[in-house]
Amino acid sequence: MSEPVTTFQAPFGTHDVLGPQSAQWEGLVAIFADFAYRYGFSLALTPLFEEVGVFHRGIGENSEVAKKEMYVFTDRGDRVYALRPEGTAPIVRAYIQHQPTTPWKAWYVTPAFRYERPQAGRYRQHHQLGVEVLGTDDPAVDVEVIALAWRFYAALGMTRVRLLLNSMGHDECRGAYVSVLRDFLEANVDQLCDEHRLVWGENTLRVLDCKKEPCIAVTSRGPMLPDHLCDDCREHFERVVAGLATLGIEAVLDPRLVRGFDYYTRTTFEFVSDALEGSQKSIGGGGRYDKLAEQLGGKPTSGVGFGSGIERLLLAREAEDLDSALINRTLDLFVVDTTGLDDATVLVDRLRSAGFATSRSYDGRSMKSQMKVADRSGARLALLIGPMEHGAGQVTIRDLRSENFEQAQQTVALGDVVAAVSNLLTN
RNA sequence: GUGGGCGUAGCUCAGUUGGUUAGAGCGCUAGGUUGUGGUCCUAGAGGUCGCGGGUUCGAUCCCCGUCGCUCACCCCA
Repeated sequence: MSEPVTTFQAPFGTHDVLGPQSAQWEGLVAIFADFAYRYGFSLALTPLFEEVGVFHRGIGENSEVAKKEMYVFTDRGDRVYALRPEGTAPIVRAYIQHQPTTPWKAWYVTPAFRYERPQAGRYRQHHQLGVEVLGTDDPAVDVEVIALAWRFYAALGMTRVRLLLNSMGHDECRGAYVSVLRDFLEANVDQLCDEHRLVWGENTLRVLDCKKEPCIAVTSRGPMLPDHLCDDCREHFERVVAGLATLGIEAVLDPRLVRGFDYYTRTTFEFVSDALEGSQKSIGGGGRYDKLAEQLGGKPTSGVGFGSGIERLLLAREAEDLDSALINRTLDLFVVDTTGLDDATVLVDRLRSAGFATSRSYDGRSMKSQMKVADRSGARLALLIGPMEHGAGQVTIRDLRSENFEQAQQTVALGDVVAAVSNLLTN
């Protein structure tokens, strides 16, 4: 008697991406890689896990993510690591470690791990692509980073994307604002929503982000951060706003925009898709983080970047009924061989070397069954080798996508196959 | 962390007010057409009805538990 064999499935909150959906991922990443290249970024690959301090000191001890959403583990050497919950802190860690010449412009595509309850558009492992620029606080860079994202979304065909823009100021002007806001909230505490009436003091800025009526009513007549920026921060923000306007990029100034990580200074922004609902709406975001390098033990270094969720982007495209393929992964050729000899092996090798996407059947099945597989493969042409072709040194080429399949085939000499199929495929 | 919903074939789902061998469509395999796919016809394979316990003469169905999935809130991508 044997135990029943247990089966496995992907861990809770994770998902497998298989064909044909995986082709959309391939296309999305390829398009983004091309954008990053055109904007002067180079790919940065950093480990999936880092010492936990990289994230604690980076994204802030008080953020939801750092407090209770990280996958933390201890390795056999008693080192405490965390699976990356986001992409920016590791890039800054790598910057500090390697001191590349500035401005350093890096792009990435990576999984991100957060221990949350999964739901539509939210996973314990999701995937992000993004860029970071280290070593300059020129507002032109803020504009460039936002422009890259904006143009990228447009290239994906998305039309219902809005850009929300705000400035958090630097430490001092934000600190001054927070105490003004704190005084204001304290004076109106009994009018806040049930939750924030109790916790408004813990993370004061979060109250601005509250979606409930009572809080909105209170904060909408309270002080707003952009009105409390110092001269330098205000000028920086104005130049970002002006730069975007010059490029024709429509930004919605949103003084309530408060992002989830503590490292942001000055420019913060978020992209929302109005094709999506609720918490899934946010398809990307980012901002400036001029203090982060110091917090991670490096020299003071300005930085700005953005990240976007791949799953959310594909959801948003779907919600906008954008069904176009982001990359062509259609097979050109399918070789059918009923001789059971090596003809197919030799032929597919030659066709692939000649640049054609080529598949074939295996297991020596019947002509009928091999043709069925050829059809399902999506290939445009089938190349048939039977005893007749084998003996005559020929190949029969059949057009699988032709309407009048009676006349859709021809037989050519083995030596003419490459020329013949390339002729047929370009028509 | 909080609160809903759902687990029957590979997929999408019927079903039994508790009763013998549990169904359909699609998909898959083979045949009709012994060298030809996409239409059509026929046949076949495939299920511990999530798992465990309880009630019962009898449970896929009722009850309890458990696991899994899913959706929403919170927060985020």
